[in-house]
Amino acid sequence: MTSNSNQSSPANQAPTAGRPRSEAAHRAILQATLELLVEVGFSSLTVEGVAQRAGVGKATIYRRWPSKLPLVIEAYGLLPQLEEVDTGNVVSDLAQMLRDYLELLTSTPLRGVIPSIAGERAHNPELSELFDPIVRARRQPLIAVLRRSVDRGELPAAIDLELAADLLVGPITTRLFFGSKISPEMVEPMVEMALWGLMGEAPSGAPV
Amino acid sequence: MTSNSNQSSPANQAPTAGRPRSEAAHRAILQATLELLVEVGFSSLTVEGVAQRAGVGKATIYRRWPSKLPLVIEAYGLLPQLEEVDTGNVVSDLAQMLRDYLELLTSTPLRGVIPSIAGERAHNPELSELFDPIVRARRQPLIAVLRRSVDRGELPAAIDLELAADLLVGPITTRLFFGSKISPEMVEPMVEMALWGLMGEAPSGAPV
Amino acid sequence: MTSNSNQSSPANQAPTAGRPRSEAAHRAILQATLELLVEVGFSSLTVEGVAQRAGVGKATIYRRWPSKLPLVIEAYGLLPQLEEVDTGNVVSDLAQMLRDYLELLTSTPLRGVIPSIAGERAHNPELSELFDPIVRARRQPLIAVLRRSVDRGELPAAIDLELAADLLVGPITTRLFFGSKISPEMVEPMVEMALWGLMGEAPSGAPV
Amino acid sequence: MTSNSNQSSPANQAPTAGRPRSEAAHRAILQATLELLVEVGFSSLTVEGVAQRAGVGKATIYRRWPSKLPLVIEAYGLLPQLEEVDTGNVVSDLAQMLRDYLELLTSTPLRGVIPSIAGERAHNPELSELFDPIVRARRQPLIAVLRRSVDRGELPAAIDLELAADLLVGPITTRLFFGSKISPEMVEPMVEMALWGLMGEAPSGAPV
DNA sequence: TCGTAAGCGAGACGGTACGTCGAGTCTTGCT
DNA sequence: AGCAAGACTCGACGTACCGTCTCGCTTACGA
Repeated sequence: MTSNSNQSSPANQAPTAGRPRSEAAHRAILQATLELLVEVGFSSLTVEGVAQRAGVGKATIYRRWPSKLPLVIEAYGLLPQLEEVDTGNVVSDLAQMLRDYLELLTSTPLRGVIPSIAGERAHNPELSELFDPIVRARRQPLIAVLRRSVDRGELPAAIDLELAADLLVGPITTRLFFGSKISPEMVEPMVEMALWGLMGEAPSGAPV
Repeated sequence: MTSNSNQSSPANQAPTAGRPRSEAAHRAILQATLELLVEVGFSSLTVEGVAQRAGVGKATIYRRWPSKLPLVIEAYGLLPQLEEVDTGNVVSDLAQMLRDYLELLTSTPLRGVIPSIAGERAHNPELSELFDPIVRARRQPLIAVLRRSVDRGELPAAIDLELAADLLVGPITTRLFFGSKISPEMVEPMVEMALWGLMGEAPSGAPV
Repeated sequence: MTSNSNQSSPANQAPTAGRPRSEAAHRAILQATLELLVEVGFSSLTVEGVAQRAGVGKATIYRRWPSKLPLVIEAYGLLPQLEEVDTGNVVSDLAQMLRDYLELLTSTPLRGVIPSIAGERAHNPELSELFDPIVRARRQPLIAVLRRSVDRGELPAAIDLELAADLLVGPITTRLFFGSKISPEMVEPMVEMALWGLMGEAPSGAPV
Repeated sequence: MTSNSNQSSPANQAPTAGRPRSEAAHRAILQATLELLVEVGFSSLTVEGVAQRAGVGKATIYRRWPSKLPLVIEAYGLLPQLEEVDTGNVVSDLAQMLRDYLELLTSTPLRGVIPSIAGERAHNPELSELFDPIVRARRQPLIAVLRRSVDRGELPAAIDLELAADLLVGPITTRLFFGSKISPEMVEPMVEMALWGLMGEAPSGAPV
């Protein structure tokens, strides 16, 4: 489902003349990129280092990606997605998924990579075009679970699913990025609160 | 109240021998840093550029800050804080404050600076020690408003104020950093939802 | 005939992989070095300036020479040599050659470069290994003329040719470096005196 | 007898107001300069290093000498002079003096300092004015010996004493600076040859 | 005796060059 | 064509000194 139409994909291009691009090199580059992200972090990642680790010439990298950012984004896109969980209870489904997400981020330097990319995104529209679809794709499982819950009648039909996803993910992400304490046990109460908020009646009527 | 005990502060040190550090240079450097953050963004910010813009030698910068990150963080700390609003209604208070926050971030490249710093923070514990207190300080006005609201009985006394702040700020921040649509009009409904969630009774009982 | 086995030579190395070093850059660097030596002198010569003048990156210079001194020495080695003169009369041959040498040195800042290198030589054995062969090579024509003169029977066979060369060159060099008056017309009398000294019989017997 | 009228002299100036310059500092600076010349050589000598070694502020140095060169020259001028020797025999007098000179230079990095200064001299007329008198003064003892020898009738009255001194000193200096072998035993034969050359009759008549 | 003028050690100042590193491009010979 | 290798230009890095400029202090002289 990830976009295959950019220049970095080795497959299904025009029936090119000459030697075809090496898929092995392609994979080695992405693999090396992920390893180095884990080892040295985004801002210390160098294309030179990736080339060396992958046993590849720098030109072979630049032939596929125009700079290190799209490379990192593509590598990021290869990481495991959230897996949809269906226990019949929306709260525990979402909680389980978000705990997995939290686990993935805290156990790797992705915690640092994602905000770094976000930082660049703000100055670089082309980057947004690469990065944003991946971000959106990554939340699809969450949205699917919410939609299913709406279909079951657990949640009101009127809710904005995108907004709901942000309500769930936002506080966790924020805590992760800015160093507040966040642990798996905190996820379920946060899910409950978010859902409670989503179910609230016209708020001007009630809580205030 | 922000920490003044680090090496970059020109004040209240021992009555040192030698020519004292120039406060004018200090200010010029921070000013130039902010300007360049706005103009070129964090990752294109160079110490050389800051020195040139500030009319200062590079050594004068390195004498105060060991690298560009602490410099950027200190400059970031100088930006205007959220101003506490008190209209008597917690929803509109919070909404107003968060709209101001949103406005500040969307109108400047701080949108990019903050996640960039967050990205570095993850690899650099010393950086955390500089950055985290600033982040914490910046949310104090929000927490103060929430506390006041608890005192007034608008919100239950049992709520975790820090968590509440994240519930309010997290979704907005996330949207900002990852490119989802976010506009001032969306703030108030989000505040209402967050507060509704905070007021929810034992959620396992109700919403699911 | 000058040594080509050091790292700076672009030629006759192993059939290395990768892009070969640019001979054009090599020449441009040496050319720029000579020009700047003439214009600003040795101690004001900067690698940065050479790079700029040669239209070359600094790394391209440092890839070939570890510092400015070996570079200057190699550039110095490219300057025109003394040309052997053969008029049949050893005095006028030597006088002509030394006048040429004098002319070369007084008309360029080599007058300053040579003692500067000599000054560094004293602290730096590796430098000696680069510099001394060039100095030795440069006096070969002089020695050849002296040897020819010995062969002709003009000079006694027992004389030490190296010492003879120093007797001829030393006084001129010294005057040049330390600012005493020295003009082309003074060369021939000095040659005559030196040769007269070389022909002297056991000196303890006569002049004292 | 050396000039005392330059700015570096702490004595006999106008009846100045204010605190007089410290002679102790003056001496400490020159002493530190000589030590560092011996330890690190001319081109690695820094004013900063001299100030530190002398326990003196940089300004105290710059108040006396406009740059490191005049400082080095003045320090050089403090070194022991050739001492006139009078054994009654001009050859052994000169040989002894030159052996002493050789000893002084080979046992210290002055071997490097002198050509370094000479190298700068070529680009810097003001430097010449400081340096040349010292060079001239240093050869006076040699010239005095030669003059005495002329008075005694050992040498012809017509000889140019300055030239004679160069004939004696030049070859030794040259060998020292350019790395040829030179040892104390070689001095006496060189003196003999030089004197023999000086006594030679019209050379075009004899040696050729 | 006291002020004032200059010197003092210390160290920050704006600069310039250092030698290194990485970016992104180009050029070998080989596949 | 693509490939690994490695040179290329460019420009920033962080350091070291340059020569100048405050600091807060002596230290002498002349009023």
